[in-house]
Amino acid sequence: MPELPEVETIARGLAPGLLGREVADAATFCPTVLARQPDPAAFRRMIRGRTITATRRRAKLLLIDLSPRPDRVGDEPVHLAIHLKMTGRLFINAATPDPPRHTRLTVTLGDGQALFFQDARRFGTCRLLTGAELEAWPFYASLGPEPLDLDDAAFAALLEGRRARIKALLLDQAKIAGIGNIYADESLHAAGIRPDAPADTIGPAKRKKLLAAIKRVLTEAIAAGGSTIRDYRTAEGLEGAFQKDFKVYGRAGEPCPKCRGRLEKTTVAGRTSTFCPNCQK
DNA sequence: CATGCGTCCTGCTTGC
DNA sequence: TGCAAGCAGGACGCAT
Repeated sequence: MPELPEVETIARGLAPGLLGREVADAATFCPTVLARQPDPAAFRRMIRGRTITATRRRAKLLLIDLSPRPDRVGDEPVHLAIHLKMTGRLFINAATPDPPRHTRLTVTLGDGQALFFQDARRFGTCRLLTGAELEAWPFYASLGPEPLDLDDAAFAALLEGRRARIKALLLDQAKIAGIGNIYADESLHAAGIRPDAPADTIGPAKRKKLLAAIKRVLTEAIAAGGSTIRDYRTAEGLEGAFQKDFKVYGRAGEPCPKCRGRLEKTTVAGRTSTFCPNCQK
């Protein structure tokens, strides 16, 4: 379940193996991995011969920027936008015609290596888009601000007049982009706010505390290389370490690390939510 | 308009 | 021990 810190870690980890490399070829092994993109043959034609110029992240979306094709006058740069959803993994390894289980896409590089996209659950998607197409993609266009760039005034405006439960709002990518179930639960616990609290009932002090908690949790998780529950690995194939620092996620029934009260499990916005009824009000 | 819930998909975990 | 049901969850489509 790669969220912002995991995707950021992967984007950084891919850079050394991808930047400046030319794309020799691409192959798909799953009919749905390209979403509503052109057919696999068109995808190959569109990506071959380009040079990778950047690996970056927007919300939970991994973006690989590619140069124009040098043999085509006036060709535009494109972006490979990869959403890992729950079980997607990206790594670089020696190119092979017979890739490992659950490989959905390979992008072969000029140096004999290849980018592998593995996704057991097949929820993940890859799109190859021009700049204009990326901006026009409704999901991309609707993404809210990056939490690490958010200031208190903008966060206040986000919560103002909203009766939605705070956790539903934190998970809504159009309101604030990049937070998923893990970091929503961890941030709300750190700020002492119940996940089912209506957003507009949170006062200024708690609101500031929540934004600071979100930034701190995300920053610490990036520093730890993300959180590995089951599937997530860094681009180097390593597990993250932040799961060791979870205070509430996946710990229902255990004592709260703050007050020793019993952590409880409930459902908010259709997702399992763990919180401490004693120190989250 | 805003919110909520079922759907997609597969593998691991739980319970009988 | 074995098998089926349950659960996980990001984004989306549809319902309320």
